[in-house]
Amino acid sequence: MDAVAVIDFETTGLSPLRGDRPTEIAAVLVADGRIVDRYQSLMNAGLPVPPFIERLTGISTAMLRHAPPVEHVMAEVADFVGTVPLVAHNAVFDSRFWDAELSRLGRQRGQSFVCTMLVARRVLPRAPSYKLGALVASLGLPAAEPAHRALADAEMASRLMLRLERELMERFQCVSVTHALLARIQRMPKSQLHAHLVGQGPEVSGLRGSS
DNA sequence: TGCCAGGCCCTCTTTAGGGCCTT
Repeated sequence: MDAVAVIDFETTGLSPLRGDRPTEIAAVLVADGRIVDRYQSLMNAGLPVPPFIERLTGISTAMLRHAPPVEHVMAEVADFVGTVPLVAHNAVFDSRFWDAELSRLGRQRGQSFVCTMLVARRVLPRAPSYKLGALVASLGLPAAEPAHRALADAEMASRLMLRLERELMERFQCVSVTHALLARIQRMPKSQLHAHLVGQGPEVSGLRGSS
């Protein structure tokens, strides 16, 4: 697969529309089946960290006091990933924060997101859970520590993405796995993906039946 | 004080409701 950037936000809450802001971001560049570069930074948006979030992530208001401003970090990480396609676990969450923070900078995202959770739901339909940590554990992938910190979660999501890529190539006999193919799979009805497994259904670029 | 987002996906569905997943 061509290079992609797997990103993960820690934030003060669930919704930028309700005033929540990022507290930390990590971006992991993946190329040729391995991590080739990393970016990680705490960031200070001038908001206190709610107690629940501090317990979850270990990121406290005091830790953010001397962190660089959110505007500086977001500009830096946006330059770090450039135009490389983006990946995240439950990407609808990260894409909302990414777009909201770039908008504050007068910038706009030019690349698409792939969601490892949506792809996993299709490629691994019998997984007991689609939480990032649970998927990594059930697949026997090495966990990154500490969980619920941006870099560890981004690295685990990148390992999950590479495992999904392997599943598509080996079990689904996928000729080549591209970001564009993952973007199509994550929108594909589960029944359609299964149809390809038994050599039926319409043509999908990059996939061939395994009858 | 009580409540709070939103897209996806399943089902006892589709004129809906509720769980999952992210922090």
